[in-house]
Formats: sequence, structure tokens, C-alpha cells
Amino acid sequence: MTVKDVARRAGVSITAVSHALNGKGTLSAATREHIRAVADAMGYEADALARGLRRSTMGAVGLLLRSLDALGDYTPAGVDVFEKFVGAAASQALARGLSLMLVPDLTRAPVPPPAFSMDGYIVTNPHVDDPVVALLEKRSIPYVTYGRAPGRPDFPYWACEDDTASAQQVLAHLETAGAREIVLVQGTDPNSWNLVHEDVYRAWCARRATTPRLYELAEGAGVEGGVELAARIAADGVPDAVFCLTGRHAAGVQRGLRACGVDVPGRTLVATASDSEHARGAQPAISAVVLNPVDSAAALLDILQGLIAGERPEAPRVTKSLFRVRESTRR
Amino acid sequence: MTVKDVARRAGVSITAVSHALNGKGTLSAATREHIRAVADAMGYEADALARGLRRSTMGAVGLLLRSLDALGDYTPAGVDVFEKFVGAAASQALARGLSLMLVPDLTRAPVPPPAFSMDGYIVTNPHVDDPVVALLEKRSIPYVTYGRAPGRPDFPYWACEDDTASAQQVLAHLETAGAREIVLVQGTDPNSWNLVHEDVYRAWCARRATTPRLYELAEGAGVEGGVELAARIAADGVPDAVFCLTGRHAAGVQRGLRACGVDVPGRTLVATASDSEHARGAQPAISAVVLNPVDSAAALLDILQGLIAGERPEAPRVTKSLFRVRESTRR
DNA sequence: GTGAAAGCGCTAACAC
DNA sequence: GTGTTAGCGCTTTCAC
Repeated sequence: MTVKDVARRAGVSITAVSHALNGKGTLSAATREHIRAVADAMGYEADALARGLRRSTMGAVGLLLRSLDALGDYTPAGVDVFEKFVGAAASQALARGLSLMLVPDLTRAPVPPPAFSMDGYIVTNPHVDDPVVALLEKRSIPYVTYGRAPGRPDFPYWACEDDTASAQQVLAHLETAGAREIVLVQGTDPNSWNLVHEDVYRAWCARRATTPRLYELAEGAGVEGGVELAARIAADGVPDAVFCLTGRHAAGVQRGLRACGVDVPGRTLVATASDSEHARGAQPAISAVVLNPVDSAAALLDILQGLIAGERPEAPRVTKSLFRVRESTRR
Repeated sequence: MTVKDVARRAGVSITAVSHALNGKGTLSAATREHIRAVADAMGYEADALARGLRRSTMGAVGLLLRSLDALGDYTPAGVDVFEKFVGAAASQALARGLSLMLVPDLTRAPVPPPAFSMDGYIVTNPHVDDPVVALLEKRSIPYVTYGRAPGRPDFPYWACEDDTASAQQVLAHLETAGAREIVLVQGTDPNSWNLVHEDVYRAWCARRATTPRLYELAEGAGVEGGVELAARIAADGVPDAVFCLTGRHAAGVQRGLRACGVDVPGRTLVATASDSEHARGAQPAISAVVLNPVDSAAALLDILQGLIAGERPEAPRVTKSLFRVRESTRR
């Protein structure tokens, strides 16, 4: 069913139909009403493809989950923030009359056909020199990032929790609880998340003239990776506290430490920068920063929508996360 | 950048470009190669909208989460199976060169423009007489359902875990553990999930000549709803076991029972038909059926892809779930 | 106030 | 082998 059919049934031209349905042009109120009634009765709905072809906007934005691209697994357990973020982004998009399309790594074949016809993109946790971002840039497709794009200090269109503040809060908390030597366990993706935390941590160490003890553990290593790492950490000297950027690593490290006979929280405290099921379910439950994907998604869609409309939206926007203290750091 | 630009640069007609890039028509290998090289060099990528307009397939399928539509919340906590299902469906779609678009309730305005241009749909847990399904039917858009469409026994294009088998398994387990009187706590959405479990439960009761004790609790009531319901259940007479269809309800009911002084698992067993964080994290951990959204998503995409291609795919397809026994039913 | 017609970028008959 | 051309369904300019 096309405009033509509606036009024929309503006894008008296709122009009239288009105008009536889009509230454009100069039609008499009567004609407009009549056409609308006929279209409704027929259950007519404009073809999004054809409309998009003309308007060159298709009413949908893409979502690129870079961390999951890197992980190679779109159904990971305990990556709370992304699972929540997808839902949040979807409902926020919906509320604005946009659809949300999950798009895989654009630099790997096969690229889904509609990928380059999206009105805009949300990119989560882009990497340093992220090729996907470069691709969007090159095609001048508007995009926003969840977490800053590292290496692009001038790119303003991002939203994120205040990672710097929460990292400082966690370190301060550990210090208050008596920790002097704190180990940082970070991931290997070169994204802003890892970089910011490392910066804050190094600054903290510098201020206290303690030697930084950083360990890198691939995001994909999960809980098991954390368990193994714990043995290494313990062998290098049991620290007063371990701050893990991911909840899975934290759960693993804690389990590993206890397996080595290190009491948590008795001897060593454990905290994580990203709450997840593993953190909550661990024994003892692990203190964690609860991120705020819902507010972040809302902010990102505000910005993106402005960008698509050709405006100069207010950006960046920082959202609030919450540090939740649990057993693992309570004395 | 369009076919025209590529054609001009390559010194050929636009037809040649189209054919070369789509592997159609009769072009000399040399021309084909040359055109491909030029297109690559220019970074040309066909416009999905225009292509879709001609081919009337756009390389994307829609995902309708009916349970979340009903819940009115696309970012619910502890609805594991959906969070996982979205990821699984996305990666399965991707593996087939399709994108996945999250689409909100099609019967509620505003409907996103591309909604009716999708090649097909996956509908999770449709309701009895689901208006969204009716809409797809009317527009003859191919669709598959995760969980049968109740009231449509002849509709074959669905995939699902074997709910009947797992329900029987849970009941048998509870019985073996000594339970004689078992209460069923189900949701209020009129979907196949609720209906199948009720059937199995009633049949079980009938075989043992015990009187069914069914309680309905809205899916949205969550843990708190379960806590309140527990008081009612206890007041009606403490049963030997409670079988809750959702993990949140189970967690709430268990907490509520213990608050009433009913020991779990000492006096009453608690189990759930849908594992979730709440079930795993409860004290004691709750025995649960672990659903299989990954295999189900794969099966659904197989079927849907066949349907889109105009074939008669093998369907329905039943996937395996797993009953995991935890503290709440161990004696 | 209304409608004819051009054209968005692409594909596929059908000439050449 | 290669190119011309007619649309796909829609919006929009511009005559009437």
C-alpha cells in the first residue's frame, strides 16, 4: 500500500496525501481531514525506506558496543553496565521516536547494510585511535561516545559518569579504612575508562610518595583471570588493598587472595570501579562503584539528537555514579 | 558518494558498477576488478535505504520484547533472560549479516519510522491475542516468537526452551525432597510461559489428587511483591514448597517466608523457573531453571532467515534448559 | 487550494 | 560486454 493507493481512494493527488500526512503545504482543512481519515482507515503507514531516501534521515540510531566488540562476546555474564545501557539507550531512543539498532564492529565484515544509513551513532568506550570512530568521522555521521574518546581531547560530544571523582572516592575510602599500599588492577582495552583510572591512581600514589603497583588483566579474562592474578599479587607482596576496575576481576582477585590465605577484609581490602553481579554475589560482597547507564544514555541521546538536528548541543555531560560500601572494605 | 561518482571515476556506466559490486550480470573479469578497486579506493558503500527500496529487504530484523513492553520498563533489574537474549539475538543476527533493531510496542505511538520496513521480527513471549502479532500478520511481515504464541497452536515459527519438561523436573525434584503440597506463584501476563507452567502444575496436582494452590503476582511487582505475597501464602497454610515462575518473585517469597518464621529449606522449599541474579544472590541461594537464550536466539534467527528467504524452515525448535539445584531445596 | 513532475540512489530489464 | 532507462515510494518545487 502506497501513497498512490491512498490518493486514489481519497480522490486526490499523491501530493495532497503527502502534505496532509506531514502537515505541510496549503491544503484546506477539509481535504486534510478527509485524507487523514482515508489513510487511517486503510491503515496506511509511509515506507520508512522511501521516506528516508528523500529526507536522508531514517529515524534510527546505531549503537556500537566497543568493549564487547573487543571482548568478542555479546552475551557476557556480569557486564552489568552494558546490559543495562542497551536497555536504557533503547527506551531513551524510543521516547524520542527513534529506534535503536545494535551494530557490530563496523570494521569487520560483513557490515550490515543499514549501518551507514543510520542518523547517528552511540559508541561506548571507544579505544585510542578507534578505527570505528575514524570511519564515522570520515563519513561525517554524527556520533556521541559513552566515555571520552581517548586521544581526542577536543571532541565534546560525550557523556559519562564522573570516573575521576569516583576513583578518588574509592581510594580515599580505602585509605580511611587503613590502606597504605593499594594495588590497581586494570583492563587492557585502551579506552578512557582504563586511562582515567590509571591517571587518578598514579596521582594518588605520587601524592603519597608510594610506588604504584599496577597489574593489567584482559577484560575477557574474567573471574578466573582474577583468581590467577591474585597469586601473583600475593607473591609480589600482599598489599593493604586491591582496587579492580571490573567487577569480575575483583571477584576473582578476592577469591584468589583468600585461597592464598589472605583474609578479606581482615588483611586486605578489595573494591571495584564497576559494580556487577559478581561483586554483589561475592563472599564477602565487594564494595563497588554503581555506574549510571540510565542517566548517561539519556544525556547521550539528548546530545545526539541535537547533533542530528544540526544544532550545537550542550556537551559533554557528566552523570553521577554512586560508591556502595560493602563487606569487602568494612572493618 | 553514489554509484554515479564511482561510475564516473571508473569510466563506466552505473549499471556496470551495480553489477560489479553485486556480482550480477555479465561483466568481464577485468572490468569487474577495476570497478571494485575504484569503489574500494573511494570507500564507497551502497546506500542501504536506496538499495532496500529496490530490493525491499533492508538487512535488519526487529526485536519486540513483549514482556518488557508489558512491564513498561526496558531497564529492569534481574530479568536475566531478556538481557541475555538481546545480546544473543544481536550476535546471532550479526553472524548472519543482519542488524538487530530494538523496537518498542508497535501499537503505541510514536512508532519508529523503520519499524514496518524491517525484513522480519522476533517477538518474545507474545500474549494471548497479542495486538502486535496481529499487526505483523496484517502487514504480512515475517516473524518468529520466543515462546509460543498462545491461542495460535498452528503457528509453527517459534523456538523456546522446553518449559514443560523443566517444570516437570522441578516439581519432581521438590517431590523427591519430600514436598507433598506445592504452591505455584505465576505472573499475570497471558503468555505461553505462564500458561504452560500452570498446565503442568495442574496436571501434577491432578495426578496426586492434591488441590492446586495458585497465586498470581504481576511480573512488575518484583521482589517486594513476593515478600508481601509470602505473608498471604503463610496465612493460607504453610506449604511444603513454593514454585515461583520468576526469580524476583522467588527471592521475595523466600525472604517473606523467613520473615514469617518459616525456615527455608527446613520447613518449606523454594524454587524458580527462571534463574536470575535475585535467585542466585538470595540467602539461601534459590534452585532455578537456567534458561538458554543463546541457543534459542540462534534457532529463532535460523527460522526467521528461512522465512525471509521465502523458504519453509524447520520449526518449531526446542532448546535445552538446565535445572540447577541450590541451597533452597537441599535437605 | 491543488496537482504534475522531478529526483533521492539504487537495481534490473532490455537494448545495443 | 556494456550502457540506457524505467521505476521502487516518497517529498517538494513550481505551475496552474
